[in-house]
Amino acid sequence: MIDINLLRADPEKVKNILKIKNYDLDSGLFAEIDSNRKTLQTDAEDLKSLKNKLSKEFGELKKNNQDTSELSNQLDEIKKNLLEKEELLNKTLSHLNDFLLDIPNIPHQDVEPGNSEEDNKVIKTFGDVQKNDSIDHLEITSDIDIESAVKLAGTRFAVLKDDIAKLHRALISFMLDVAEKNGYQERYVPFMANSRSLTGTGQLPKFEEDLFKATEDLFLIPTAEVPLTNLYADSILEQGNLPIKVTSHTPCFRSEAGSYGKDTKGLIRQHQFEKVEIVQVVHPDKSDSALEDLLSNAEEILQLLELPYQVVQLCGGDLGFSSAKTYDIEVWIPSQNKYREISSCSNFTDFQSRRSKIRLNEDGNKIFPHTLNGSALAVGRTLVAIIENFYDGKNAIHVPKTLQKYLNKEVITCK
RNA sequence: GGAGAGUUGGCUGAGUGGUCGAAAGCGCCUCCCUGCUAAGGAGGUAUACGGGUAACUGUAUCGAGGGUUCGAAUCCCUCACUCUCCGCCA
Repeated sequence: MIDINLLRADPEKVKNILKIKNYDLDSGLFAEIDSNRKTLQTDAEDLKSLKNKLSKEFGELKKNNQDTSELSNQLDEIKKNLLEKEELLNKTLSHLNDFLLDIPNIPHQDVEPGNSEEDNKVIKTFGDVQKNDSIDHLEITSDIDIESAVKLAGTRFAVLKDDIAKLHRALISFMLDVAEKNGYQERYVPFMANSRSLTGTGQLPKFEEDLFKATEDLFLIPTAEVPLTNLYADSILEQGNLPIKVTSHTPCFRSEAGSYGKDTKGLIRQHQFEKVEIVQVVHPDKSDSALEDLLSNAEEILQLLELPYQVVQLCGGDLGFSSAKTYDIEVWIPSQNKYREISSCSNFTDFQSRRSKIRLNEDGNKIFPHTLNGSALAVGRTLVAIIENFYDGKNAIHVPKTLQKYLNKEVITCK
């Protein structure tokens, strides 16, 4: 949620900034709704005020056994008017709210224009990539069993077996350990969330079709960002408690609506995948440096795993709805001969804290802290990267050194 | 799933139709007295939103939503959550 006062003060400026995100703000409509709201609200409150006053007088008259019929008529009239006003006001307020919930976050000043991922800027590369005709992870090992998963649930699921399942589990432990070493406190959280939480972090109301809905008002989480960030919803944090740094490993569920035909083969794009997420809540002055910190925390995992990657900064057009600034980390996938996203690290500034009502007590003033999060990392894609980057071309996958102690193995033999 | 009890400000806790945004106590803040502490005295102390340059002012909020009423923390309905017991279950 962007600051409504900013919109009131300088709508044209906001409109211009949001163009970089390809969002066309209807500033005229906003002015109209807001001015309607103002008139209706003052009118309604004046009527209520009058009603309260007259009701008191009514009580006095009753107490003294005096005639109340005149007042009674007057009050009837006021109530009728009030009912009409309130109905209009509620409509206007919900219209205004819908309007505000639809507006994306304002991009950070560092964000450059651009339309799509083609325009993202590579700001760093790490490691050497192998450019040969590698076979993909499904061909390397038969321990990724898609057929069984189709039987159980359908496409975009997988069953992992034996050493591959263990490698998958080892990665989760390893990632959590790195996060803990970097100061993140581990949390175990619900894998379902209500609409209140999902609205807070920005998935709802606009992106409901991307989610799996379980029952009325309960959705499977698309990322641990939702529970971790909403841990602090509706609360007032003390300065001494910042920065908050928390982490959690959760499965993530995504409907992948609209991605038919994309990445249909293998583990790259699944309805269910594991991820270790890191989240920070920081003072507004600190979020720029916190994003760099968070990014380096995610990068560290790839470095320890000796996986080649690049970091890109997203251009305005590719930036997510809630984000002010995002770095994607892309890992080298030999079979595709390109880098693929394995982590997304974002600064949401005060966008989520406004929606979730996360506040910070700064010397008695309640301000909105900044929230950030990043994947560290997406486990399924890390698994793919390891299988493909460390495949010896024959029948073995070399386990990266740091992982060996988690797996008690140096080599995984392909079946 | 069944039965019962409960949900009031930072906390404890009173309040069954108007004088209640809410007693009292604790905590916290300011001042006074004392001054080594401790004790004592006076006052203040919720949040959100709106209007106003401001002083100030209006509205809403006693778990949530609806209803009855001129008027609801208080009466009625629905729901959520917490606790106890029973059932079921990992």
